[in-house]
Amino acid sequence: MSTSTRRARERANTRERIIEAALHVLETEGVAALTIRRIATDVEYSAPVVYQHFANKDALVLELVAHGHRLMLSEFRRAAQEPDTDRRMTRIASQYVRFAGEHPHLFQVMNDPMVDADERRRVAEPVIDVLKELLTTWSAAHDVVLAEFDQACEILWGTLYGIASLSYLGSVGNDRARYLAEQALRTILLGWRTETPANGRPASS
Amino acid sequence: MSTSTRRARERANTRERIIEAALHVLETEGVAALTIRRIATDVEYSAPVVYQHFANKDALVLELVAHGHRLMLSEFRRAAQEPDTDRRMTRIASQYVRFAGEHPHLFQVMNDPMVDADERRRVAEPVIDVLKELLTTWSAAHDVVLAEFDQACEILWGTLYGIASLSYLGSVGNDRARYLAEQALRTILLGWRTETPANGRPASS
DNA sequence: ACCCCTTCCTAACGTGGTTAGATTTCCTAA
DNA sequence: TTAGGAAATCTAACCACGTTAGGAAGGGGT
Repeated sequence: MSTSTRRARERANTRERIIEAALHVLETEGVAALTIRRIATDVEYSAPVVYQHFANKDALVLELVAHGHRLMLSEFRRAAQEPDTDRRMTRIASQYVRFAGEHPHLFQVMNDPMVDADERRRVAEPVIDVLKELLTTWSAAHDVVLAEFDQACEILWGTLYGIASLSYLGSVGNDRARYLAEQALRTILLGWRTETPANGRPASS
Repeated sequence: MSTSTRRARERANTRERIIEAALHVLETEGVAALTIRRIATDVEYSAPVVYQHFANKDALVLELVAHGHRLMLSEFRRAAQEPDTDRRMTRIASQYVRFAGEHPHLFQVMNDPMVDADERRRVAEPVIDVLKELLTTWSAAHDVVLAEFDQACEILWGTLYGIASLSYLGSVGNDRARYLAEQALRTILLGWRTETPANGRPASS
């Protein structure tokens, strides 16, 4: 009996090693170097072995995308410890852009249109949930009632992604992009506060 | 003498046909179908002929990217005819996202990290210039002095790109993304106006 | 000792970008 | 009119990729 569990353990282990090798290649050499044969070589196996652990390359890449989102999530949680509600929001913005700068190739596959849209949305969900949570506490702290909460989240998320992309697409440096993201977030939040003069209905026309 | 000019004309003509064929394949079947052999077949040539007109595939794709930006530019100019300065800004936002929705594959290559960053910036410049122009007239119309004009533009550009990406990455539908872009723009512009109470210094701390 | 299942490898297929070399086409100049 | 040569074009091939087929090897259970 124990042999089968050991084999399962070994299987899981090599699977993990494949993911780690793939991640290492991706982060250090970019998406162009991320080939099945290269990964197989790095884990000292032949190429077909990879297909015993992943249905195809996309499945493996999806694993990297999921890893990337877990990593981003953990950094978000760290940034979310900031007590001040306003600074907390800008720190999230800054952190998001920093992530894109520190893990450009990972960020690239995390937002690659080639990976299945549903899967991408699924693995990104926890990260977005943090953003939702933060926005909730922020709006509560400022007595702001967002008429369309989900819409506000999507705007925030899209804005962060866009400005981070400015950096990783080479339009601006990462430091500047981080600053831009903070400013953009500040401006948007300011807008939402002033849209709510005293009552709870933001201007929507 | 006229034969050489005719040959040059024919050369330019097939070059143009190649670009058109490539564009057609890209728009109708997506980036995965955009192969040299496929394009060559469509223009009724063999594959190597393409290399007499373009150094490599990237050079051809860059031409498509340039075309895409020219197309976007023309649509921007049309949207910029709106007389009302505020509505003009939101229309640009809406138009940008609509473009991404109507030309998803073109939009994709226009923002593909694989194409050279400098070239991409270069061909995108005229479009951004329109945005700059519009923002200039907007701020003049509202007596708003942006302390960091370029920064404001980059924020706008990044925001639009991010929200358009929300659509073409499949997070939200295009109609909704268009609405989000309008709202985001409105909010940001509102923020910039309220950041400038009467004097010309926006809050920067 | 035999068998079978899992694991692994080599070899191959099809498709992609790209290049070399031969072949055809067509102008030019004797 | 024809011989020479340059331009244009094709076929065949190269290499790398994702992926699959088929067989060898190894160890566990009967």
